[in-house]
Amino acid sequence: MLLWERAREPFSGAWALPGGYLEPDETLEGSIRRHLAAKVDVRELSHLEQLETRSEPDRNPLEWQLATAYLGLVPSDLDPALPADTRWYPVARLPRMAFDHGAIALAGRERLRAKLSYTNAGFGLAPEVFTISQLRDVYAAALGHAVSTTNLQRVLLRRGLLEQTGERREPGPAGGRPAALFRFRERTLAITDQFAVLRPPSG
Amino acid sequence: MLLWERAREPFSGAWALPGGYLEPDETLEGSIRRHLAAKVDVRELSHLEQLETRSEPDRNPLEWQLATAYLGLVPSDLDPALPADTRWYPVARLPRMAFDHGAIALAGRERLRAKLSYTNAGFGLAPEVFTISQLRDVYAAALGHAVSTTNLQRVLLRRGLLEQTGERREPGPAGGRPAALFRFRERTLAITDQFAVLRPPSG
DNA sequence: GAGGTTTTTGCCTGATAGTCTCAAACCTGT
DNA sequence: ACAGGTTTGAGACTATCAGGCAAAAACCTC
Repeated sequence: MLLWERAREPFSGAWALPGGYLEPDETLEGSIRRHLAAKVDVRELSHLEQLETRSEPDRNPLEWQLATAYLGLVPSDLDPALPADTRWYPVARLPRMAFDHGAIALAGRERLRAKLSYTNAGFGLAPEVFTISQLRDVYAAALGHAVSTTNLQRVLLRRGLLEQTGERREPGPAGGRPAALFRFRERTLAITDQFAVLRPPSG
Repeated sequence: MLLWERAREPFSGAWALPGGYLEPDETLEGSIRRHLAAKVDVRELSHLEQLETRSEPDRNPLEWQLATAYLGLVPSDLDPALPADTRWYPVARLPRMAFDHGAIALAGRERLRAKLSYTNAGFGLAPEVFTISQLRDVYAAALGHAVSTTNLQRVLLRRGLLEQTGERREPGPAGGRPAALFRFRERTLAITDQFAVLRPPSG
């Protein structure tokens, strides 16, 4: 998770989610993209979706302020130029955060965790092409628990989310079978879980 | 879905979602509850959750306006006193609506449809006690397709969402076996689908 | 060529949703 | 009392899917 360290009160020195004020006649999504591009040079989000709007009067001690949070994904191989007060945190070990950003961060982590299971959200985190093992590591980092390579491949292939590029990756120094390279077939979010309960009768 | 007919421009005469302006230092959720109580005498929502915040500059032709939509549920046997310009619409046949309320209504319907499958959201729509057949009708209305009584009962019972009251309902004029009465064990939203994919390995 | 490493495939198990059928429990009319 | 109709409830069966295990495949170094 990309966080930056606040330099001004309130919560000076605490870590906060990147963002900023909404300009007149600006879309919330446009505002998020503008602030990300300006502050941390993140220009290419592979996915962006709205999370929640928070309105508790005491969420900012200085003034009444509403905030709409978004969940944005970037590929794991993207490494944008970051200013000194900005850094990546693993989602499993987030620092104490300013305002209610801790709660927002948890909500975002949970949303991502859920969508990795029933959508093709993985395309937002994976590089353009990847091996199943690489993809397993990305999923494991986002989910916070170990992921079975076998199971991951079988689930994603059966759902038709992946396609082989035909290429193979060179094996590492320790040898091993060269891994086939895959890519996500679609790069926009789609629900893929066939197993919704209480679905309409077949007849 | 509870809609009211606008009397003022813009969209005078069109149907709109109930709501209104946010007061200073007011919570979004508090504002929703206040407007519902004042306008349409709906005081007891069995469930209320935030849907989405819309910010398109042209969503209101008169002024730049943000709107945060909520999804609220009331039991199917609740029949609040409604003013003349307000009425219930079946979610399968919604009228053309003011602003972007049509899109919001679709999002709410879809959210409810999904949550009926993987949560206990049914408690928000069902009466306090009910027969499985009654519950099936409520689910069918919300989902927009037929629902199998057998399957509904088995799924909800296996998940431990329902408990029997011990009472039975008197059979109707046509006879028939008297139905057992059930209630939802919990009346707060909880995720109940045991079937999340890519779950942690058992070992 | 032997032994080690990584990837890929196949087989098996368990859990769950959906369908179908029949039994249970009530009614009315003869 | 009993036959026939109606609604509810329970069991058996099937299909699908996720997860675990193990063997095969394809590379490496020594």
